[in-house]
Amino acid sequence: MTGKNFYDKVYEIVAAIPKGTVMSYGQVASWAGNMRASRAAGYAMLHCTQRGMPCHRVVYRNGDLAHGPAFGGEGRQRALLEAEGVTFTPDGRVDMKKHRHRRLD
DNA sequence: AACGTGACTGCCC
DNA sequence: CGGGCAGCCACGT
Repeated sequence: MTGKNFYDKVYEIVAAIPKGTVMSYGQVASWAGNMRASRAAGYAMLHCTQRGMPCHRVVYRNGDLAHGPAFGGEGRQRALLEAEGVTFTPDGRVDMKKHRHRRLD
């Protein structure tokens, strides 16, 4: 059942993201099958909260976090990541250079 | 089956 | 360096 729909696959990938590590929507989409499905990946994250999934580990390609009150608070995601040991840049972005999840890179 | 919307990304100007 | 445009995927109506 792990590899059925792109949507479910994304959940498996997100759930497999190591603590203190982050992934970009495009990266997740790439693992799921198509990097161009970055939008669909983000769409899946939209429902991940109700699934109790660490969707906060998914950020933009540039390390920036989601726009607006997507997590119930603009600083919510950042706080969760910092609590996991993720470092942020003065710009308020995740240090992708150190925390970007790598596997098939 | 079709249209519109959305937590995206890359390329162009 | 910053802003704008187009493309791709999945879901709901």
